[in-house]
Amino acid sequence: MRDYDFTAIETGWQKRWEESGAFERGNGGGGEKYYLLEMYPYPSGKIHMGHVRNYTIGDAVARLLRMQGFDVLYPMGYDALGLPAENAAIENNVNPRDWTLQCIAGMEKQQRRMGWSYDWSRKLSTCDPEYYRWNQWLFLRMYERGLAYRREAPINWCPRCETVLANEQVVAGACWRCDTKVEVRSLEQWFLRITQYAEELLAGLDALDGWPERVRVMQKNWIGKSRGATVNFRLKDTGETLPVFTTRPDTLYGATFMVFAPEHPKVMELVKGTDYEKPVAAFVNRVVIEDRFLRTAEDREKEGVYIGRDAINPLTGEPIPIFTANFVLMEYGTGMIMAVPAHDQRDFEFARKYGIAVRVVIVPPGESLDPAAMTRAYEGEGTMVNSGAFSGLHNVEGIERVTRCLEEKGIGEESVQYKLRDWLVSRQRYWGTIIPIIYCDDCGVVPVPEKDLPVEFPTDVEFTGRGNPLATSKTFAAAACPKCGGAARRETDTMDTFVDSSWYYFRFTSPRCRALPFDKEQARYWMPVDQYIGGIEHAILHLFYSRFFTRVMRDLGLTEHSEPFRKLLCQGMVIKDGAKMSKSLGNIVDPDEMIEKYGADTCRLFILFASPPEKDLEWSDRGIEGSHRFLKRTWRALLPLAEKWREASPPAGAIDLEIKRLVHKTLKKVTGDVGVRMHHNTAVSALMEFLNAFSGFVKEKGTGPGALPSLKYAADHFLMMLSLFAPHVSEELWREFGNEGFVSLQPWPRWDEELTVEETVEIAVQVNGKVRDRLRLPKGAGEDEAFEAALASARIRKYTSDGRIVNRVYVPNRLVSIVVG
RNA sequence: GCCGAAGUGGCGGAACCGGCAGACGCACCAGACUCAAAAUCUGGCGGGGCGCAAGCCUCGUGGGGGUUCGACUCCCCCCUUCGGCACCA
Repeated sequence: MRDYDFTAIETGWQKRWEESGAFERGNGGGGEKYYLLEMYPYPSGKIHMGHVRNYTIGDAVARLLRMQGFDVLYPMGYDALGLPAENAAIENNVNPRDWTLQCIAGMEKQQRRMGWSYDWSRKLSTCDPEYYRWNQWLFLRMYERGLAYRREAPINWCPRCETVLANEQVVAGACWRCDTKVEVRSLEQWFLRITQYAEELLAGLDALDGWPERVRVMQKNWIGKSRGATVNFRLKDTGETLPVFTTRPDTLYGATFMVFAPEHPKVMELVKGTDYEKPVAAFVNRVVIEDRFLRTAEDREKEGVYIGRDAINPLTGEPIPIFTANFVLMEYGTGMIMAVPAHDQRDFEFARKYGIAVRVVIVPPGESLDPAAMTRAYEGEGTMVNSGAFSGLHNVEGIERVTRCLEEKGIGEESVQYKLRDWLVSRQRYWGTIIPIIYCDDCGVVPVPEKDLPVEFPTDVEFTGRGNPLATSKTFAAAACPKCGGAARRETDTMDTFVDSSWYYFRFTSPRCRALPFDKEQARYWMPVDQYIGGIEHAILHLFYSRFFTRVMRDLGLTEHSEPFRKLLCQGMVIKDGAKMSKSLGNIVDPDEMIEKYGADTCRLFILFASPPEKDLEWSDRGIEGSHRFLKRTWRALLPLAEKWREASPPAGAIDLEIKRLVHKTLKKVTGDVGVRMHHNTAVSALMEFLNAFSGFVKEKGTGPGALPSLKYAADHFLMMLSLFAPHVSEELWREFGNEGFVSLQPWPRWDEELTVEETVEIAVQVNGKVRDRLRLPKGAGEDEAFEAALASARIRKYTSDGRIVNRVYVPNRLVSIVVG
């Protein structure tokens, strides 16, 4: 018997698949469409175990769907623009484009070595001008509609990357990519008006029942919707309106001071020329330059100063002092707040520190509160007191009533606030999509005409590691104004690369479309993505931007879909020795080495078997050997049978019932586990059980002519199922049995429900909740029959003889439960 | 602090709708084969107890309570771990 030479087998079948275009769309049969997608990789040059896991999970599903007759779209591409290419350019003095293309080539080769069944004919790279042309096109459409706009704003600046970051890309005060502490600067930048879609993005989450709950919650928190009211306070001396946002209008009678954010322009305006100007300016200047992450930490001590002016509480008519303090944020609400120390912990701490009155306006039902004795704010529900006509109301009703009263008096209105901010997309970088804008001294901001797209990368640039390389080009910046023809200059900022990934899944539906970003008909057919698979790290960033882009494209008339991803699976990390694989920990397992040592089939099998997809997977060198052993056992069990089968040219014979049951039971398990539950680990274990049972059968019945048809039947079905996980060895053995065509493209057999249940079933017999005996009864035995059998058992009689039976329960084919009193 | 997920043998995990806890695999132990080792094959493998043995009893799914004939599964309280958000008025 020849050895299991996995390297030869795998390269052979990869070649045959490729030459025949086996997995290009159209070979799946004319069934219902299914768009299966994994998050495309950044082409770093080498795949890692995280990729292996992500893509193997998807591939098993793609293979099943294809065999089941679905019209499957399963593409692969590269998120090819981005900082690492530029850093490589700086370090190795190469062009980012050359470096990236080389990385893509290397990565694709590895992906093919894994035997993933992508439709490679649809491959795309976002660094292709025919791709990023459409980033620019979409940007211009958004500009026309006011969805892309430019403004000066305090922005997050990463000093290491020397670029601006979006709020979503600042993680715990540091750059999401390089972990450098982020600074705040004020710059003219391009934004996308994602806030315009805040309400829709929030409402849409409810319908995404195919998404993990935690992702929906994260997005919900990120949008951060608060309902409340805008209340117009007035400046005591001038009557000027000072609007504040509050979620607790019911506490308005307890507002004993106001606080402005230090950045608020009103602060310096109001103190100008007064005794307070100097101390307030000193405070503001100190706080404003403070590290923003530190300043906004919850445990930061609250401090502030009185600015020498008072406001009028619109309901009590009383004057209250105005402060500026570090805990109020300029960018949320109106940048100023009403402070209710009795019922807000932050306000309470501040009031105690500065000796401001604490006025109780809500008390717990049936209790009272003494402001002097309070040690913290009472933030719970209760009865309104000291609140004029509202006293005695429950505060939840009070929210409603006070708001209505404000509206009637014209001093406030119901309103909603979001934490979500517009998406800052400008990056001072080279290897990103150039923002297609020209600045003319006479005409101002002028979009690049559509006929001049794409704006491509200049090549006469220097990569020094400092500042934007685009700005070093001698030829790039100079441009004729598209409007007046006069001398003008180009925008040198590029787009955040998350723009690229916000719509690439649409492009896959028609990757060579020339007229538009994608063909509308193709998108109508394929979208939405039925199953999306990727890491949880994109829970907000990529997945949120994609939902935004899909809606923008809908409003541009490009698609009728609003949600891009129907179902989402977030697979867990691959860890080793309890930690994420990383260079610094030295616990990286290289997929190439594993393929070398065990073959792609073994890697695939192990990574699916070791853990269910959504859990973290602990890499085990012993574990992968176990999976390898299973494939070797498969090989040794089936290859000699295949030879016998070919030599014997056996007669068609009846299939053994026991074998049939085994096949159908396993079919049901594998089909459900991979296709519905996506718990590949239990599907693999079902195949292991199958092989164990199969070997037992061979041992018992032998391999004579009478047994061969049954064994062939079992082997064929086994190989079809195994091909989802270990496709190469399955193809090889399939051919050894003399079968035609690819096992990977066989129609998936249906199971017969009748055959998945044994003829006789084991029924547990419980007495007072404890299992005391097991009976073998015919399938579907009736209640009376079961009890008769149970009570006939000596073991059961032992318990029933000295008591009377007070209750009995029967679960057909499962158990009998007897309660003895 | 708020929100979310999870906690089962030495380990990864299984038990899908409230019905036999520990499938499958790893590790380990014993045996077969071998001069020997590796590989391979066979058997055993949650804890405690009784029995020469077949077997039997008992405890056991983070802890405590509850519902139920019956709970890893449902409800209440608590603990631990991981993830997200975090002065958002």
